[in-house]
Amino acid sequence: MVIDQLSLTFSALADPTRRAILARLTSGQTSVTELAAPHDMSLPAISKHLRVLETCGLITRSRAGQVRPCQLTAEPMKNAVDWLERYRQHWEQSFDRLEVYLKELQTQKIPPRKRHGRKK
Amino acid sequence: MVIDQLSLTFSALADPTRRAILARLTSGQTSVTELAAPHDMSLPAISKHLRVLETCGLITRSRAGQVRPCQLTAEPMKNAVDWLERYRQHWEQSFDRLEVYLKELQTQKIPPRKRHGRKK
DNA sequence: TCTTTATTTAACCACTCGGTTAAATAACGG
DNA sequence: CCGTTATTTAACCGAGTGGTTAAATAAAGA
Repeated sequence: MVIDQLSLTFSALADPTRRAILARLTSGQTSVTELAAPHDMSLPAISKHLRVLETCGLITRSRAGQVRPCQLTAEPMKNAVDWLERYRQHWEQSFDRLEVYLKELQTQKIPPRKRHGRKK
Repeated sequence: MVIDQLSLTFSALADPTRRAILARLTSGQTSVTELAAPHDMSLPAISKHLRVLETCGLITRSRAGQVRPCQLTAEPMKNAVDWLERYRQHWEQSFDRLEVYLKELQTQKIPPRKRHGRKK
C-alpha cells in the first residue's frame, strides 16, 4: 500500500536509534560501520534502520569503494515541522483556558448543556 | 517496556487518522462519536486511536454524562518541534553543498580519499 | 425498570517492526 | 586468485499495530 510522505517521516523519527543516527549525521556523512558502532545491535539491524531513513528521504547513500556513505537530507523534516507549526498557538496558549472555552462556546459543541429534551 | 516520550509522540503522529483527529480538535473539544464520524472505520478503532493520543499526552478526556469529550493538549508537539528545529539549518541550506563539503573535509570522514595503503 | 445512546473491553486476525543469525554480494589489496 | 572488509539479503521470531465483531459498561430518559 502507498503510505503518505508525512506518515513515513514521523514513523521514521519515532525510533531512538534512528534519531541517534540522524544526530550523528549532522557532523558529516559517514559509513554504515561507523554509524553502527555506538549502538549495541547487529549490523543488519542498522542496515534496516538506514533503509527506513532512506525510504522516507531523510538520508541518501552514495558509493565509495566498499563503503557506502550515508548523508543527511533533512528536507522531509521541513514538512513535519510545517505540519506541527499549525498547532503552535495551542501549546503556547495552553493555560489560556478562557480563550479555548470561548471558542468552544462558539462552535456549539459539548459544553453548552446538551440536553436530551425532557418533557415533564 | 518503557518507551520515551518523544518516540511515543512521533509514533502517534505517524498515523493519518490520528492527525485528522488532532486537526478536528483544533476547533474545540468534542465527543468520540463525532470524532469517528468522518472516518470509515468502527468506533472501537477510533477508541484505540484516542487511547494512543491520550497515552502520549496529545489529548485529555473528561466526562460529561454519557459522553466523554476529548480535548487537544498540544504540549508534546513542542518537544517534537524542539527536536526537529536542531536540523533547520540542514534543510534550509540543502543546496548549499559547498558548506556541507567543507564541513566534511574538516571532520575528516569519507570523502578525503581514504585509501587502504597500497605498496606497489 | 427498561430501552436507548455512548463508549470501552475482549478476543481475534493479518501485517508490520525491530531484532537476530547465517549466507550472499562486492570491492580492496596482497 | 584468495582472503579480508563492508554491507546487504534471507529467513526467522516475538511483540506491537490497526483493524474487525461481539459483548460489557454506564448514563439518560421514557
